[in-house]
Amino acid sequence: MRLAELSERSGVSAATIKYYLREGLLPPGRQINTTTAEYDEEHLRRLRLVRAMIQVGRVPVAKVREVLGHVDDDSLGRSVRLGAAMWALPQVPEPDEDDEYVQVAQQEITTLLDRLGWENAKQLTSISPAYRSLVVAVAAFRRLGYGFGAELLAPYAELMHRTAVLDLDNMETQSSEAERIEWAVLGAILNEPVLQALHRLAQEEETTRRYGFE
Amino acid sequence: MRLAELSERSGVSAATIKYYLREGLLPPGRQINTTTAEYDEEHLRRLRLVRAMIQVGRVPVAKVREVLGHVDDDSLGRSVRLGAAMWALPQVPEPDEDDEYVQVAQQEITTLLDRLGWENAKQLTSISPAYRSLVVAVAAFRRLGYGFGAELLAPYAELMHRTAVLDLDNMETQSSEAERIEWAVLGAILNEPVLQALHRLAQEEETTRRYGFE
DNA sequence: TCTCCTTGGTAAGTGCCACTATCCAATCAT
DNA sequence: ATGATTGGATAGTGGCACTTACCAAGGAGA
Repeated sequence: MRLAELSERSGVSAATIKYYLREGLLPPGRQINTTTAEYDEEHLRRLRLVRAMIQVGRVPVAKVREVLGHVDDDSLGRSVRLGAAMWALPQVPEPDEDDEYVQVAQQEITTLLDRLGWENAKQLTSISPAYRSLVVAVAAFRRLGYGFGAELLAPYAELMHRTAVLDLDNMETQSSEAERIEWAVLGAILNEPVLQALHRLAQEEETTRRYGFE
Repeated sequence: MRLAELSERSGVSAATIKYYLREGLLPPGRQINTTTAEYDEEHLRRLRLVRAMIQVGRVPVAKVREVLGHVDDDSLGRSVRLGAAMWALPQVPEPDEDDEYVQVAQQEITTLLDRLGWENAKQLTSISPAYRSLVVAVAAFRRLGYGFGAELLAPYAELMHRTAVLDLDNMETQSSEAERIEWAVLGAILNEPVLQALHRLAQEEETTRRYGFE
C-alpha cells in the first residue's frame, strides 16, 4: 500500500506519517521508484502502536523511538526488553538529593521495600525511574504537611503488586515472544491509562456510594 | 512576607510566582503600597499545592485554576468538591463514537460495570472523563489486535476499587473539612503518580522474580 | 537632597514539541 | 500531452510554561 492508503487505514494524516518516517518511528517503505514507496501490514501495525503510545500513553516522540529501538533489538535480555517501555515512560524531574523532604521520602520508601520484601526492587533504586518518581511524589505530599509513610503506602503497594502479577500473567498468555514483547510495551504504556481510568471510576463509584450524588 | 521571601521559602522563582499571580493560581498579596505586597503562610501553602499539581501531577495551568476554583467554592456539594480535582485531570481526546473499536470498547465496559455492580459509575458514563479515558485506552488495545474485555478488566477493576476505598478511608482521617478537600485534591492528583510508581516498581520486582536480572 | 538599589507589575520573548503547510521534481492515469 | 498524485524536504504553526527585560514607585544611605 502507498502512504495515502496507510494514512487512510490508520486515520493518521499523511503529513504526520511523513513526520514519523522522518523521526524514525516508522521504518521507510520499500522504495519502488523515486516517487513511490510501498508499505505493508507491519507498517500499519507499527503506526498504530506509535499512535497508541503518543496519544493514549502520552509518550514523547523521542521516547517512542527509544522504546522501539529496544523492542526491535533481539540481542537484549528478556527483562531488558520487557522493561524497555517502562524505563522510557514520562519521567519526573530528578529529585533534589539535598532536599530534606526527599531524604525522608527515600527513608520511608526503603522501609516500605523492606517490609514488603521487594528485594529486587531495592537493588534497582539507584537506577529505576519508577523509584525516583515515587520519591518525588511522596516528598510532595510531605512538603504539604501530609504524611505518606510506609504504613500508608504498604496496602497500596500490595494492591499494585497484585496488579503487576496480573500484568505478567496476561503477558504470558501471548503465544509468540514478539507478541509478548509488544504486550509488555502495551502493558507498560497503555495499561496505565486503563488503571488510571479504572481508579478514577472506582473513586467516583465509592464517593457517590458514601456521599450520594450531592 | 514579601514576594522574594515567598520565592526563597518555596523554591519557586520570583518570575514564576508573578506568572502564577497573573494567571490567578495565587490570590494577590495584601497591598501595602504601590510597590510592596505582603504574603502569608496561606499563600505559601497554596503555592506548594500549585507546584505539586503542575510538577508532579502534570496538570496544565488552566486546569489548576479550575480545580482551585472548585476547591474554594463553599457553595458546592460534597461530591462535587471532592471530585473537582478528578474532573480536571489531563484528558484524552474525545473518543470517536463512529469508530467500531470505540463501540466495542463501550459495550465491554458496560458489561464490566454490570458485572461489578458499579451502578453509580454507570450513571455517570455520559459525563465522566474517567469513563471516556477508559474507552479510548481499551479501544487502543483492541485496535492493535489485543482483546481487553470485561473478563480481563474485572480483576483490575476489583483491585482499583480497593485502592479507591483506601483513598477515601485515608481522606476521612483528616480532621477538618478543608483538609479533607485538600486531601481529596492531592488524592486525585498526587496519588496517581504514587500508584503509577508503585505499579512500575512492582512490575520490576515481579519481572526480575520471574526472569532474573537478565 | 541626591543617588542607587529593590520592589511588584507588565509585555514581550524563549524553548520545546508535535505536528502541518508549502514546495518540488518525478511519475502515473487518461 | 497534461493534469493529478506521489514521496520527500524545509519551514512554519500553535500551545504552553515559563523568563527576560523593562518600568515607575518607594526606601536607604551619604
